[in-house]
Parts: sequence; structure tokens; C-alpha cells
Amino acid sequence: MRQMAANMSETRDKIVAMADRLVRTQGFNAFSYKDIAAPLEIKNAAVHYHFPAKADLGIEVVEQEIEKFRSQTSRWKKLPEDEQVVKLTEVFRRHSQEGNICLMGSLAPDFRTLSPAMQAKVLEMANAIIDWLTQCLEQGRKQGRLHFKGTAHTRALIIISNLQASLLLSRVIGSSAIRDITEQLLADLRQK
Amino acid sequence: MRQMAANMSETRDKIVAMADRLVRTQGFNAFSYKDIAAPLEIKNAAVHYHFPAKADLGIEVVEQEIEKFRSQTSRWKKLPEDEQVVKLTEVFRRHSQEGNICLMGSLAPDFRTLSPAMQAKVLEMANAIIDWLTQCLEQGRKQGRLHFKGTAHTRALIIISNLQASLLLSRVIGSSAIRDITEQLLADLRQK
DNA sequence: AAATATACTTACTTAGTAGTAAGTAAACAA
DNA sequence: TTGTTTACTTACTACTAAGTAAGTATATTT
Repeated sequence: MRQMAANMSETRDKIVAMADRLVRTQGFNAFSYKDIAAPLEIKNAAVHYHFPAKADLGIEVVEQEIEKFRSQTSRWKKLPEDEQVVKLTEVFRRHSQEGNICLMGSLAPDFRTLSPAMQAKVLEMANAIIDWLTQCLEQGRKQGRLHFKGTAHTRALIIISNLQASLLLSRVIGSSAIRDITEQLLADLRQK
Repeated sequence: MRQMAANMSETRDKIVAMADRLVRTQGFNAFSYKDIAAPLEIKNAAVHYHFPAKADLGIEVVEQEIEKFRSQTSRWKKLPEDEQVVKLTEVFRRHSQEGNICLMGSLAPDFRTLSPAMQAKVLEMANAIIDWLTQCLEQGRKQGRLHFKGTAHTRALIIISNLQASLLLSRVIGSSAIRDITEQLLADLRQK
């Protein structure tokens, strides 16, 4: 009657994937271990076995997101900077199509209700994205491929804000928002 | 031992004000009726007396926000359009100083967990803000006071995204974000 | 073959949460 | 003065949440 313990932590991966989806679709405070356990056909306590506290699960989700982001951006390294920014917007558009919002947009509203350790992880994620985009914009301007006023850091904040919030807005007013916003953003950056 | 029933619905107003604060600081799904009742020194059931279900309370909070927005913007009517946009950014900066995020930023992540009636109210709020800013930008461009590429509607979406998300980002990476972002946004709009 | 570790389940506790039914003091209206 | 409405409180129900302790089948090591 017992299930195969086929290979180690297959269930663990499924739990994290489900949690990731739930954080993005529902918000961190709006899902429970039951919402993870039921569809995977395991028991509540099995989730607690892998992640004793909900914060542990949240931290893992954020950590994997940071990992994913770093590996994606490093794969774009050889592309010209304007193409790299396009890649970034495509990541967000894909999320939008799946009905997901970005982790930052989902976790920032609840930020104060998160454990200190999880807050730290979210900050780490924010900095990873901001630092990468700042670098990319700086470099792109030097190469004459991107054009914008002000510091690269402030421009990075503006662009990330746009991407993040466009996913939120899309959910309320419909998915055309993300397309319109990203297209205009790229046009702004490309024009001298 | 009973309290004065001094004037009608004084308590009701306090409940809505407290709910508004809690939605903005914690998120709609992260506060309970106890969090409202305890600091007001009333009982849980008193909140249910005024707002039978949590969604009723949420709807009232959003409705009052729409009301507040309409009355504010109508007071700016005589100002030049660029000044009106400045006023809008000031509203957001003030929220930032109080540690609040905007209602849209707080409710959009949880959107799918909200009742249909509340979803409709949130959409109404989004449209009120977008429509106003679209009009304002359109008019400002016609007057030669504001400069931007693309449609006024898309530009309105971009600016609202920025304001909204800058409050979220501020919470995670610190409050300098909102200042930097709003200043750059205004500079962009003013420059030919 | 025995001991141990892994990956769970069963069964539970504790602590909320939204929501309700019934009662009550004060204000107000007929 | 009686009746009714307003604005609550008291005391609950039904449910869900996170988290835990103890047991068990399988796999791995010794």
C-alpha cells in the first residue's frame, strides 16, 4: 500500500513547485499546507517533514528563484544589452500568460508578516535583480545600444517596477496591460 | 458599564479606518477581525454587526478609496496638468512615509482569493485611476506641458505601475526608492 | 542479518478564523 | 409608557491553520 520511495526527494521538488505556483497565484498568506498536500495526494504532515515551518518552504521557493534568475541571466551574457532587456521582459510576459505574478510582487505586500529570515531572502532576491539590470543598462548605454536619462540604478528601479506592477495590473484589468507596457518600455529605451 | 452610543456609527468609521490601515500594511488575507476589534476595544462580533462578512468590509474600504480619489482629483482640476501629476506622486510619497502601500498594490496579488463583488470594486478603482491619468496626460500633451511617446493610455499604465510598485519595492529595499523613481518619472515627462 | 536512515502516514494538539444566535443597555419614537 | 431600533456584548459553532509525536514500510549501510 506504501508508495515507492523511488528516488530521493522527488516529492520535495513537487512541493516546492506547487508552493511556487501558489505563492504567485494566491499569495504567501493565502495558501496552506493542505493546498499543497491535497493535489499531490500526500498528507499534510509529509509537507512538514520536508519543511518543518511554512517559512522554511518560503525561503526555499525564493532561493530557487534567485538560482533560476542567476542561471538565466548568465546564459544571456553574450547577447547585446538591448536584447538582454528584451529577454527580461519575455520572462515577465511568460509569467503573465500562465497567470502568475512575480515573486517580488507577491511577497512585498505581505513583507511585514514574513519571518526575518524570509525577509532577508526576499531582499537578496530584489538586490540580485536590481544589480543585474543596473549593470546591464549601464553597459548598454556605454555601447550606445540603450538610451535613457538619469542614473542606471534609478532607471533599473523604474523598469523593474513596471514589470512587476504590470503583472499585478494585468490580473485586475486584463492581460493586454503587460503587452502594452513592455512594448512601450522597450521603445523608450531604444530611442535616442 | 455600557458605552455611550454617542453618535451613530462612530465605531463603524473607526473599523473602516483600521481595516484600511491593515489592508495596506498587512494585506487583505493577513489580518483578522480580532486585529480590528482589539485595538478599538470592542468585541469581534461588533465588527460583524457593521460588516457581516469580511468581503463587506473590504468593499467599503475600496469604495471609500474611490470616493477619496475622486474628490482629490476634482480639487486639482484648475491646476496645469504637470502640476496635477506632481500632486498624484505626492499622494504616493505620503503613503510611503506612513509605511502604507496603495490599495491596488495590496489587493492585486490576492485578487483571485477575493469575492466577485470585491473584485468588481477593485476593478472599478483601477479604472477610475487609469481613466483620470489618461485624460490628464492627453490634455497635458495637447497643452505642451507634458511630453511622452506612445498613447496616453499606455503611458498612464506605465506611470501607475511605477507608483504602485515603487511602494512595494520601498518596503523591501528601503524608502529611497520611491523618491528616486518619482523624481525621474517627473523629469521624463517634462523633457521634450 | 541487523541496524539505521529515509520518507512518509496516522492521529493528534493548539490556536486561531469567520461567522452566528441570543441577550441587553440606551436612545428615540408613537 | 410602551415598543422599537441601534449598537453593541456574551457565548458559542464550525472550521481551518500550523505544527508535532509516534508509528511504519522501504531502502541503504554495516
